[in-house]
This record gives sequence, structure tokens and C-alpha cells, in this order.
Amino acid sequence: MQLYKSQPLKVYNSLSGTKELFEPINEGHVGMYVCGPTVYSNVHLGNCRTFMSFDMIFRYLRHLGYKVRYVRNITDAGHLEDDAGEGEDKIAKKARLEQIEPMEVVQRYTVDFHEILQKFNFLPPSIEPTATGHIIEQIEIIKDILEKGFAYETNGSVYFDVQKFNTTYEYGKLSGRKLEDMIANTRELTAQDEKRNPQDFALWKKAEPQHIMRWPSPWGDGFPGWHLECTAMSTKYLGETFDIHGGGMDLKFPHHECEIAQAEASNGHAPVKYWLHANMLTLNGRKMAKSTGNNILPNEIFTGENSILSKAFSPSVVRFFMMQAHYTSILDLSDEALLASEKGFIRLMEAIETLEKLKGSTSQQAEADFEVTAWRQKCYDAMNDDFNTPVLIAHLFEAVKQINLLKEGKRSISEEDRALLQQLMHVFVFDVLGLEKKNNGSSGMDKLADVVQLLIQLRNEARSNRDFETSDKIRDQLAEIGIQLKDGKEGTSFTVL
RNA sequence: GGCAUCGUGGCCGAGUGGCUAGGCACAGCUCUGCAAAAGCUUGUACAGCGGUUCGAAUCCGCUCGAUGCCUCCA
Repeated sequence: MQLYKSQPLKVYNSLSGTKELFEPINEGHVGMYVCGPTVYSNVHLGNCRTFMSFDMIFRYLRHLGYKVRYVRNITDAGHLEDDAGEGEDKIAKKARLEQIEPMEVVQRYTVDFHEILQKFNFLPPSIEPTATGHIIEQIEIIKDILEKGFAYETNGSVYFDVQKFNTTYEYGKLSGRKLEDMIANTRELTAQDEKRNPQDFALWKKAEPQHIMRWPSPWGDGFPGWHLECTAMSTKYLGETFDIHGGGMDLKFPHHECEIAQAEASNGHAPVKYWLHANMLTLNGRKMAKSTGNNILPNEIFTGENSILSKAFSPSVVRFFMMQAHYTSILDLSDEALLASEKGFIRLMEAIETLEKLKGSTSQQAEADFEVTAWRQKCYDAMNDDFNTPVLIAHLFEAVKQINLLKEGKRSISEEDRALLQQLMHVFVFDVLGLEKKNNGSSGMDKLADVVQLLIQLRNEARSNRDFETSDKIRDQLAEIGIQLKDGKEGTSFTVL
């Protein structure tokens, strides 16, 4: 039996503003669409947090036994920097600055995006479509919306008629806005405008002669509006109605609002059952954003080459840090917070290693100090409550404590329970949270381990000769290098910090 | 100005009408040749002011403060 049948999942739906029981449209199958990056510069850490949240969600849904089709797009068509049609296309701008072809920009940063996500141990999505690969689909939707009367053409551009749409449907229901308020609060209207109303948004933009990224259309050469690609690709791969649509909080308005409008105008019904929004990562208390320069690149964290942090942190530590906060909460990045997470992460990993080496007792019925089955359900309850990873991690540390007590012989556990606990720790830590054991398996590490074992042996010899000067020298100098020796009942182990 | 979210102990961060979140740091103890690691113990937190309630950090109102969106942004 699939796990999801016994583990009811609740998700916070931005559309209703409440936690709802998750019931996919087709039993056993989940369709999930997440707005991907615009590839005109390196992914910064804030971007990564959003994708990591949905990676975790993807992992958990799969773990529950759902067959998930996860679509995450790449926005590789340039979009204007402002909606008034005055800004420059971001990708074209970058291409001009770097004196390369726009598609070179796209390629470069798509590769960068994938490299970074791989370091963070992301699972690849099921489909990763590009906007430029779906121009035809986008044009078809525009034609459809035009036919239904919810859009109009002006000078080779096509705009979505928000006010008209609002007479039949409800524009603003996702972000809690009312069109009347928006109209009332419209900022001073600069003359320009092919748009009938300031709230209208572009479905298709006419390309000026110097614009490189351009495609032919019934309205002349141009390029698609930003909101349209997601509607086109989600519909194509997940259908007119699908289960989960995710993205960053900052996309809620106008992007997701416009997606809903486009889909409803075209199909006559809502496209998405559950809207999930991941919250922002802040740096120094401010939102990380490419446009403000307040950001840090993942590689700058991994290498330690930055002016914000005191040292380098591994991708898994960063991932653990992020998983310690709920995905719907704002999380602030700081050196102190990362340092604290790193220590916790190491403790967690060592407990898992310890557990693997332990042996359960065969005979005596182990005392019920720690009931693995009850603990298991607590972990699931946490995840079932809108993917509450911080609470899951709290439970994991409960197990860490028990494992350390077992190691010291202060608790006993049946082999059956030990094996179950080991399996569950692997499931939650590696499969669901997507963490990775650091230092796994490279041959250099194996050799280092052998060398350290040798030093431990020398130190023990010195200690038994009561030559503490030598033994402490070995211990302290290893510590300086960043190798910590830990004496336990069954000998000495070590950690590379 | 409008809409929204949030304000938790030294730091990070869950929770949300009565029952210990957790991590990190700090202190004491156990262990240790001394340490470290590990374990045990301790911390009387919920922005402020009112209100509802037998009971509120949790619900309501107001005030203050922070952030996000309202223009591209995960």
C-alpha cells in the first residue's frame, strides 16, 4: 500500500489562505509546476531557497508514493525591465554588456544553474521546458484569448484586458487585491500607452528593429509576454487543471495572478488546485535580489570567498540551514546562524554513522525508553503538516540523543528497532531533506582516515606510557588542522571540521 | 498611500487557547591523565496597551516596529 493512503498531507494553499487536505486530482498522481529562473545571470542563494523548498516537496511527495510529474521551466526569452515597454530586455542587455549572442547568455547561465543545483543535491525535475521552445503554444493561447474577447491588439502588440476579464471572472483573488482599489491607486499615468488601462499586461510585444530575440506571429515580429510562458508550458505538460503550482512569494503578484487570468480566459476555469508560495531569503535583514545587489552567490559560500561570512560552508550545511526554517517563513542568512547549523549538522551526521555501527540486542526485551514506531509517526506528522521540516529536524535530534545514549550503553534497543531506526533516519535525512553525508567516499578521504588512525594509535601508545606531552601534541595539533579526536568507550574516533 | 506578512529566551527558529519544540551559545555535574566528544541538569521567551475567556504568547482591537508586493525579481 502506498504511504499516502495512511499519511494524510495538509498543505497551505495561498489561494484560500488556509491549510487544506491534499487530494490530487487523479489519485496517486501529482502534477506540479514551479516557476524557474530567468537565466540572465548567476542564480543567487535566494533563488536556490525557493527551488530547494520545492525539491523537498517533490521528494516528500515521491516518498509518500505519489507518481509526480514535476515541471520547472527555464525562462530564456528576454522580458522587459518594466511593463511600460521602456526598459530593455534583460537577456539582450546582458548580451550587449558582455558582447555575446543572447542565446550564449542563456546557455551560460542555464549551465551555471544546473551546476549549482547539483551541488545542493537537487533532484532533476521531470520536465524542464524553455520559453523559447514554446513560442507556438504561446501564440495559440493568445489567439484563443483574443477570440474570447479578453485581449486586444495595438500596434503589433497584444494586451490582456483586465477590466473586461474582471466582469466575468475575478482578477486579484490570489493576492487579495481588488481591481477597483488597484484602479484607484494607480500611480500617475505617464502619457505613453498602447494599453487601454494600466492594469492590462502584455501577452505579445512588438519587437523594435534592434531587438534580437524575435519571432514571427500573426501580429508581426515580436516576443511573448512574461506571464504567458508558464500558462503555455503548464497547460501543455500538466493539463488545463493540475495539482500544485509553486514559486517564490514575490511572484504571487502580478505573475501568478496573471497566469490565473490567462488560463481562465482561455479555458474558462481555474488552472491550479493548490498554490504554494515559498518565502524570501534575506541577507542583512533585506530581501536578496539581483536587482539591488543585495545577494550572495552559492559558490561564494562554498569557497568562502565573500565579505559576509567568516568561513566556507558546504552545500549540505546550507541546505540543512534552510531546512531548519519553514518554507513559508522569511529566513535571514547570517554567519552566526550558519555556524550554529553546521555544528548541528555534524552532530546529526555522526549519529547516523554511529547508528550504523551499533548492534541491537538480541534477547532481552529492550526498555521502551524510545519507541521507534511512535517516533516514526511524529516525523510523518511534522511533514504532513505543510512540510514542516524544522519540526521534523527537532524529532531527528531526539533520535540523535537516543543514539548517543545507546552508544554509551545507557539504553538498549532490539536489533529490529535499530534497523528500523536506521532505515528511517536515512529516509528522512537523505531522501526527504536531501542532505548528503559530507566527505563521502573519495579515495583521498580514505587515505586521510588511515593516516589519522595511525596518529590515534601513536597517541594511544604515548598515553599508555603516560607521555602526555606527546599525546596532547598529537591531539592539539590535529585540532589546529581541523581534525577533532573524540575519545569514547570503544576507542577514539575523529571528525574533520 | 493601498494590500499582505511578521515581531518568540544571548543568537537562529517551531508552535498557536491550558501539556518540555529543536539547534547553537552559556553555566553546573558525570565521564577523562587533562581536555574534547557524549550524557544529565538549569534557563520562569513570546513587541506594547486594552479586550474576550475559568485560562492567551496563541482569539479580537489599537499602537509601535520590521519586511514583502503594488515596476523586472525565487
